[in-house]
Amino acid sequence: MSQPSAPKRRRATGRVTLQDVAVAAGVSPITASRALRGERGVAADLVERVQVAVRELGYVPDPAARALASAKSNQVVLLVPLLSNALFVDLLDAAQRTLLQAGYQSMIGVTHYQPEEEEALLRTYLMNRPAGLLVTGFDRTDTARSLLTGSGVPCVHLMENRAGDGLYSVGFSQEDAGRAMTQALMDKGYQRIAFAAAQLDPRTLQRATGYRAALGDRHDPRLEFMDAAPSSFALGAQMFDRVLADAPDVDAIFFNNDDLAQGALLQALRRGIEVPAQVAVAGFNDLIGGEQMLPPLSTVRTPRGEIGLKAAEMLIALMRGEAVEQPCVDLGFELLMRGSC
Amino acid sequence: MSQPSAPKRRRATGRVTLQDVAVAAGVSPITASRALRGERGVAADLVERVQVAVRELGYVPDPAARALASAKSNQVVLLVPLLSNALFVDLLDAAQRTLLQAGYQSMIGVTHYQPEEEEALLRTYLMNRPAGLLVTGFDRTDTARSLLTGSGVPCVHLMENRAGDGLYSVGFSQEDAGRAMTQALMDKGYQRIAFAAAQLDPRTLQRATGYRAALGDRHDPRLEFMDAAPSSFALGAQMFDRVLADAPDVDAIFFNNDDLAQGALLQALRRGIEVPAQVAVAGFNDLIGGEQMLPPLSTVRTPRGEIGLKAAEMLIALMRGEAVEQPCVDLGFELLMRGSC
DNA sequence: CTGAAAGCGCTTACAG
DNA sequence: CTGAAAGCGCTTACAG
Repeated sequence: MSQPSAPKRRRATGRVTLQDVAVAAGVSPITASRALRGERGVAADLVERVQVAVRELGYVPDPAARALASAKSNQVVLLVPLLSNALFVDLLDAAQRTLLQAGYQSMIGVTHYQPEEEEALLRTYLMNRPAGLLVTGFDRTDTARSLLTGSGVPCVHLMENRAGDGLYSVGFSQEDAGRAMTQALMDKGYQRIAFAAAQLDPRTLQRATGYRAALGDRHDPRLEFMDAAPSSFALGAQMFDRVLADAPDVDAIFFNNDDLAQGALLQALRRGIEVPAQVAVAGFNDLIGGEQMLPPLSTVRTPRGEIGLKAAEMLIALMRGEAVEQPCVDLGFELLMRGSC
Repeated sequence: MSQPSAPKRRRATGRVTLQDVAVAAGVSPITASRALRGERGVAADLVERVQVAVRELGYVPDPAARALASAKSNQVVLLVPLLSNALFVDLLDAAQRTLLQAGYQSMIGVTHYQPEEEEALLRTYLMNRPAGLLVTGFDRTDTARSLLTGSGVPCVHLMENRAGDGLYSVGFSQEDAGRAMTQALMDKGYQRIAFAAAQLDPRTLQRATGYRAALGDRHDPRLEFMDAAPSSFALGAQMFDRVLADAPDVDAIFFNNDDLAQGALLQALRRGIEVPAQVAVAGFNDLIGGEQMLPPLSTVRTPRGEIGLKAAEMLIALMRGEAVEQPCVDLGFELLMRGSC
């Protein structure tokens, strides 16, 4: 015997919809929707009934329908230069975790330090009408900048700070960090301090500015070794050789990233050059492995995990329309003086 | 003087819609939709007119509307255990790039090697009705497995191979790789070969199986050092000490990952233990930095970039409903014998 | 090869 | 505090 009466009408897709939940709970779909989203102003007993219906029916909201109706998705776009720099992995991990807990999904985009690539990614991802945006630094194409502002999507900048109208950022002063390490080397008595950098992204150049500022009159442009190639162990080894060849009188080398410095340390070992006795070495970022080196690498610890967390929190507040009292958060840095200088 | 006749009706959002494009091109919305998606069976001149209209109006399709109407998004979910292992970064980079070129966006999820976390991510991301899925390996909760199959979303498995009904995978034999490196060590005359592993994820255990198989009768369980802690330089150094302390007669140590092996090499340097004269060291994965070590690290090169690329291509074919003749692609591996053994 | 109709599943105003 | 109506922007059958 078949069902005596027609069961309540099902959608063609067979999906359990908000409509079904509403019917089961004995309320209108709008009330069900409001109850579901935790909108206040719904009677407690109705909320209860809706929640029960959701559980019984195994209802799962459809993000696409939600996005279409509300013109807003639950996705957040995270744009970083590289995944192969552990720095950004730590940043992403913290941000993604925080966002997920607040109910946001993250779309990770990798720009490979190419402004054009960032612009293209922005264009692509903005189509989704993301709820929020996390981008690295402030250097981008004008088009990218106007895409950002024109979209009206809340946006927090990572790694650097910049005050300005409607600008939100969580980071630290790359310049101060560059200056502080250079100063620390000077305080230890090093006289001929080289700066060796790869990639030459905006933040690296800011560190270079800090290096110069610390040296002041004693700055010697011949001690700056800038290589636009990507940072790596192998390049660090090469640059170490280059510095010693071109400026045999250096007594310290400040590398703009730990992988370079670690590569240099290995090269010193290979060549039998004593660190820090013959030449001191310092790095930047406190990446994994630095304290395992021989000697342990002195470096600047950068708070990328904290940046990811704090930036995500700030963005969540913005997405919820809450007030953000501190739009420009400086999380500082820390000098880690170990054995290499 | 105002416009003589009512301009064509605009949506409240002010958004340029497919409707607008259709009007401008003088076709129906359906035809515009078909032209846009490159569906064949649309007259060439109409396609042309639609494309012109799209360009002139600056039309951007709405993924949410598309997803709602078609019950399918253009997003692909990529699930990996960790971002801090460079292996997976290479994998993701290749896959993401390939997918993007084909018009798919990727949602990266990190499971931290926790099956429960993978299950939760799957549940969350499946709500989006992704077009495809890329997951790591075959070990997951039963629920996760049925979520996968129940969703009906095309799925390709990464890193391992398994034949089976409707199973797609791109990887290599972890067991064979473990066996091959062990055999290579035996061929070089090493007698007491230890296996030192961290994380103890499924693929690591498969390598252990290969290690045992290669040794056969000569396998000594006391030479297996398994530590469930995450892999790192520091742990590699610790394990190196532990192996030498517990089994002073070992003449070779096969680490399940390069970071462990690199940490061990640094520890050997620190302790003045000669590699490979006193003890040989081998790693796995050929991560960055291995060839910079002293001595350069012997390891197994794993084709993760190729896996990411090939898996993405396979998934793209599946998502397009094309036939995939080879559902189980073994990309092999390569022994890299450098100075450490 | 092209189109009119209906619908995807939700939320936004607007009422009451 | 609750709801009926309309609409978000697209695509899927179904015709012709």
